[in-house]
Amino acid sequence: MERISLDFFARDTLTVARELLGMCLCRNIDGFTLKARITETEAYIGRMDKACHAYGGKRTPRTETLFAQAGTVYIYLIYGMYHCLNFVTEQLDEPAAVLIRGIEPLTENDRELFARYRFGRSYAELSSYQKKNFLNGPGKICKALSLTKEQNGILLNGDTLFLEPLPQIPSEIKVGTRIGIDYAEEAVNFPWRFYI
DNA sequence: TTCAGGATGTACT
DNA sequence: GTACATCCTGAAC
Repeated sequence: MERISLDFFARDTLTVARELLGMCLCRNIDGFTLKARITETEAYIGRMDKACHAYGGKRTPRTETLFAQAGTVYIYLIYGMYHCLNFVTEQLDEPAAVLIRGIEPLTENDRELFARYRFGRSYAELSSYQKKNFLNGPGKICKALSLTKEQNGILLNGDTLFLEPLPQIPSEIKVGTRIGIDYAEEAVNFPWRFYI
């Protein structure tokens, strides 16, 4: 299967956020390749977005990754215990990224592996609540993919984490406002959340 | 099914 | 010291 190249990310962030929907996210670890379809994304664009960590071009040790080349992985710790996975977009030195908020396993085998990494148990042993809310949040995704800030700064053209196209294009893309950014004033209402 | 509250560590003021 | 691109639990309905 062909891989998505870094060029894909060196474009308008909203376009990338939309086109990521339905793509296959692949993670190599422990001799396995975990695969999942991307179902929910959010765009963060530093130039005009108060919800973005690098709003107004703010450079700090943490936000430095957002200024890196397109296709760089940006992972940060949130609320002291969860990690969030982002893909850097736009040109070098233009701070912007797409947050991955939702995925779903491609196969039953993937589903089983995700359950192991996230809960340390088999999928069949999960509660109905856990099954219903399996991978619908950024913190859950990083746990299930065994990603931490150790992977911050890696590129999506390597073997650790990469993307593959899927044969079918999503039939309907829904749009909404982003989650968990109530502090961001006017940016609260930007329709920069995409899901299928 | 919804809701409030707490866990937890780091970046930044 | 404060805030945070979250998630889980337990109680009330």
